[in-house]
Amino acid sequence: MTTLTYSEENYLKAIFHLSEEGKKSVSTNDISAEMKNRPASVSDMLRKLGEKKVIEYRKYYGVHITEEGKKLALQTIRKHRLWEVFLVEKLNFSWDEVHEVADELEHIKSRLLIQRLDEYLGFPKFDPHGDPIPDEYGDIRSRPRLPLSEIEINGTGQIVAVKDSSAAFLRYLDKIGAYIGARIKVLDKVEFDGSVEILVDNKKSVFMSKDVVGNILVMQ
Amino acid sequence: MTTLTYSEENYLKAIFHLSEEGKKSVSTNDISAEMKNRPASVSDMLRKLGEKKVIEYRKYYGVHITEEGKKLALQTIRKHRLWEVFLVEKLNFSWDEVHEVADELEHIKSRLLIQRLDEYLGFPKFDPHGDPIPDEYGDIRSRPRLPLSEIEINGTGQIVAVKDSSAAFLRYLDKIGAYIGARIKVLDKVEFDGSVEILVDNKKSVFMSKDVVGNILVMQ
DNA sequence: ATTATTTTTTAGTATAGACTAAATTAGTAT
DNA sequence: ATACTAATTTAGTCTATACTAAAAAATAAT
Ligand SMILES: [Mn+2]
Ligand SMILES: [Mn+2]
Ligand SMILES: [Mn+2]
Ligand SMILES: [Mn+2]
Repeated sequence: MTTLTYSEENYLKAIFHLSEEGKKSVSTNDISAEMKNRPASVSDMLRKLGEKKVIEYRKYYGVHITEEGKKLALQTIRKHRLWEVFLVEKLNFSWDEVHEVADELEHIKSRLLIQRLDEYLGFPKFDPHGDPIPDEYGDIRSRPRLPLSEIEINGTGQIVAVKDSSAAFLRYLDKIGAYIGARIKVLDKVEFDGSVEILVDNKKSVFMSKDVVGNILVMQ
Repeated sequence: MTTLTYSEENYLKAIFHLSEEGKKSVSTNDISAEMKNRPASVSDMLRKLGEKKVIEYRKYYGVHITEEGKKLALQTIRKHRLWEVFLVEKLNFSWDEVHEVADELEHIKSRLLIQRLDEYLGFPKFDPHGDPIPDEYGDIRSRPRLPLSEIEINGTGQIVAVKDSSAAFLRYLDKIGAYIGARIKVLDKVEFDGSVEILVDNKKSVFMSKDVVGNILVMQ
């Protein structure tokens, strides 16, 4: 059984997330940017994660996460998201306050704790940001979703998740009433800068920048 | 504002607990035994804690915890005990399963988290082992209590806490029905080995060793 | 008052995880 | 094919926290 330190768990989680973003191999610089550590520190950690067989590491050619690594990363992600649900549902945190705390709680090592927490929360399938919660075997059932930016004029949909979980972005969404589950309709799109006019929840028309509509995920 | 690492918090908590056990100054060896680290490691840590002014450290003469140190230790203890209550009350842990997990959870750094947890649990005053929970200013109101070993023959009382929180001891207490709140009566005492016969909860007569009755705390 | 024992500290080493600066490799442009 | 640039790794340093072995101080025993 592979055991990882807090730091190794954080790196592996970052590598997993970067892997999900399409590209086959993840670069040292990508990880460096994500983790806010210098590339030299990343290289060192990659060597260690390679030795532990949670990634495949070929010097100078980036890394691939292994099946074992994926499983471990999903465990950490599961814990992170369950704790986020707990904080919001039980402790009345708002969705922009949970991230840092969950980033610490996700490392607590107790199988029983997570089983019981899951049960206590009613086996939630999604976290407060709409992200799917893997089961204890690492199985994850994500619903189909696409960026709001890709909806055509007059197209409609429902917000199911956010890509960016920063407090600033989430508070902005609160302000315009764009919560998870809200219905949206695209009223107009500006070719020039990618900005969009959206009808939120059938009551409010809001102009959103390209950046914003790229970070809102909807299902149709 | 003094910030401590996980390790420093653990040492300080140990020093605080050892200080409470009567003696004015705590020795390096005491701490070493409590923390299961070698004395040399303890010496090193004492120097650091001394520099941070959370203890008074005179080489070769043991340590005293300072007011600042006491406050910080009580914060950690508060978190530890609140998490224990959470685990037992909300996640259905039994009182012998909570200690290790709480020992990790106690280090999570979020003021809001602890305030909300406290509120969510209904501002509990005692943890599952009967130990008092300090408030957010470090004030702690302990109820008067004494070891069961000090009750005279025919004396009665009520179990309010346990000194030893090891799983083995707590499971033994479960077996004999000696939960927190149980009424007890001392039926007989054996001079020779300090063992005692106790009527538990008005229904069960149990023989307990000196060791056991020394670790059960009662109020009369 | 010496000597012996126990306790504690110091010195030196190890590992984890970060850093900077320098060297090396891969990829791109001429 | 060669030279330039960007990405990456290596080398060396630092801090935190542990360890063992040796030295030093305090305490106990004679
Ligand atoms: Mn984390
Ligand atoms: Mn989330
Ligand atoms: Mn702890
Ligand atoms: Mn307790």
